[in-house]
Amino acid sequence: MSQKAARIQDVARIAGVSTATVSRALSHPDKLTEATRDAVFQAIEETGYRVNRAARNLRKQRANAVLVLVPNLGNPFFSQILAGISERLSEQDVSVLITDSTHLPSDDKALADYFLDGRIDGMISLDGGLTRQDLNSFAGAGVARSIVFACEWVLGADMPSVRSDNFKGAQLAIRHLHDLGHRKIAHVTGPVDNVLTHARREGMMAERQRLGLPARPEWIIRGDFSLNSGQEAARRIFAMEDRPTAVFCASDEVAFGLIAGLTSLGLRVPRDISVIGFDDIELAQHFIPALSTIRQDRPALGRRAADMMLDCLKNGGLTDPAQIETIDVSLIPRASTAALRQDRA
Amino acid sequence: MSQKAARIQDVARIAGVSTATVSRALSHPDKLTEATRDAVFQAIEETGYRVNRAARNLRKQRANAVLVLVPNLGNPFFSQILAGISERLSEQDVSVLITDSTHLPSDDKALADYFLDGRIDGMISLDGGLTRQDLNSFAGAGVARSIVFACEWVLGADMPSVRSDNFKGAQLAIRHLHDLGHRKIAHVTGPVDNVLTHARREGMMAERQRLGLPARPEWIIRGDFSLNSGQEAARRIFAMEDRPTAVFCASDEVAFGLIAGLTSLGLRVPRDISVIGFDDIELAQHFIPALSTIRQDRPALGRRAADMMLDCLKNGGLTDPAQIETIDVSLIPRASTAALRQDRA
DNA sequence: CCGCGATCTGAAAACGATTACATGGATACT
DNA sequence: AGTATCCATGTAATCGTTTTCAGATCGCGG
Repeated sequence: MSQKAARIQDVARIAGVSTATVSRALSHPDKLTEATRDAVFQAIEETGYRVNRAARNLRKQRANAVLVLVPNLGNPFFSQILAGISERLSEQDVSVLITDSTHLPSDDKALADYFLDGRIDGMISLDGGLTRQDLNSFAGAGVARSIVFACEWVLGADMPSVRSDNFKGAQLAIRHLHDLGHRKIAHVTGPVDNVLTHARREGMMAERQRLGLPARPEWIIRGDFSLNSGQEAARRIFAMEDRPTAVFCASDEVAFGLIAGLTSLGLRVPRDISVIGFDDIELAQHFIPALSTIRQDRPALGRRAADMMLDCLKNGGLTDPAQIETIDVSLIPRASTAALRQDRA
Repeated sequence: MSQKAARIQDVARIAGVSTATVSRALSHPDKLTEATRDAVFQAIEETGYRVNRAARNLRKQRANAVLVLVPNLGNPFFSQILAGISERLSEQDVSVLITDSTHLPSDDKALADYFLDGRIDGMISLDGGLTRQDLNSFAGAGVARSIVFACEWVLGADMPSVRSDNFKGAQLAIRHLHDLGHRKIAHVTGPVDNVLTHARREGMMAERQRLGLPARPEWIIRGDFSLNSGQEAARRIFAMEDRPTAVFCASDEVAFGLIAGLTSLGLRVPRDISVIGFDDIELAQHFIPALSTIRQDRPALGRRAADMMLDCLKNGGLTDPAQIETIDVSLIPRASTAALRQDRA
């Protein structure tokens, strides 16, 4: 198989037409006579011709590729969103590039370069931690209108995004605990500067206020979405004088860590403390106890972001630069939350 | 910013040299006088010039990109390998494309097309489920020498791969259980046609035989690496007359499912049954009980595969087409395995 | 039988880089 | 001094498409 790949010229020669016609057969089949079209397709079949992407990209000044920026590829949470994105984009024959922002050289140009050197025509960012400076460098490159955020977003930047209804999710969680009789409810947050942390805390606050629940500053415990921060929170809670009877965690992983921590300290979930998470990762239903949580439909989120990006590619830029799509969330009550025991009220 | 991006010509004009010189300044800086080199770099700075990838790819007949084929992007297991791959390749300025083989059109040409249309120069497959037909289509495209398998591999195909030492891992697991006094040891396998399933079972069999452990056919339970299959296995084991005292699971997820299942049936782990997994995914240490398991260094595996691919790109094909690299594994004893209680021996 | 749209097709100019080859100047050697 | 050598640079062909523009063909009415 040292034979060179067939070029459009070869196809043209065999089909007895010009290269222009072959090109048209591929991109505007309706503009050709049936006879010529057939001849071309047969020649393509015969030669095993595939259009050369580099040549097409060069000529059309477009890569037909999208970059997905993931904060941490090693974190399973993102893979499901990625799966949704990949599914949609592959369908439309758009290539999916990925890069992990943790290993990105701190030189912020690296990202804009993907655009500038023509490797991609759009970016979907799962990373809301992009700095103002990063965004400026995109604006400078004239590509700010080709970026969509998924899951996370950047505060104050007018950029389109798809996100779960974090506010509502937090409300649902609090309401659920309230319905079970809990009044003293703690919250383990995500990282302080994260937009999701913020949105979920706001939702919690709003619902707490609406229901007239007591609030103590120490019941808001700073975490970072990780298992470890859940363990740490367990120690903090255990040591409290006025111990909460239920905890709303900003992520399922935190909830797992929290439950593990509480258990090893001798408290039992949900008997002594109810715990509810956020995300509904696959393991939630298999954990012991099965974790009550707020489900985010991550593949749908990814698909929706991909759709937005496809629109963007078609129109050469976002139609509505500040579009925000919200994906609904739902409460999944399981075994980690239970009615408050009377003697502890 | 409607100004057109600078081309190599613009740089050349400003620096007062030819385009050839600019190109050389970028790819063979040592071949130029310091003076001209400086002039060129200054002009590049001034114009914000970035080389156009499509043009370069077209001319050089190479994409500087690698496709990573993932069996199921939604499965967190793969994301860590992907992270390792991405880290290494990004370092070397090689683009990483991904695709999910589950959503791939059954038409096997789709994959070979990535090569044929020049989008990629190599592929790293995490999917050992590629059929002989798929592989033939690669051979037909003349790109069989540009494929590296990571984690999984294809039996009987002479293709390079990086894999964990699955055989040894299984041995370690059995030995660990044996050391704790267990003799009646069951195994929940992966999917029947999976190479990992096979390798791990062989390792288990070998060690079992070496130690002279009893074997009963019903103690080999077919699973599929999933949580659900673990739950199912729990039911099977619970119903056995001659119940094993320890179970080696082909994956951590299976182990989680198994433990959840056993627990809900009233058996306690490790008191009644010891359970050991395989993988050491992040959650293993936070599960209750913390899961004893065999650790695979997945990022290292990914990095190693990436290195192999980089070699391949440099030399225009694999040096040793049947190279197999093995990544070491280790036993991580935790709380899910315990010494056999005397009364159950 | 001619002219006039309406269609279909072809010729050729891009797209923006890389690189084989040519050139010219400086250096070294006899 | 003359020539061989070498090095830095420039010239121009080339990679494989797409697309504009113009030419060819056809049908049809006058």
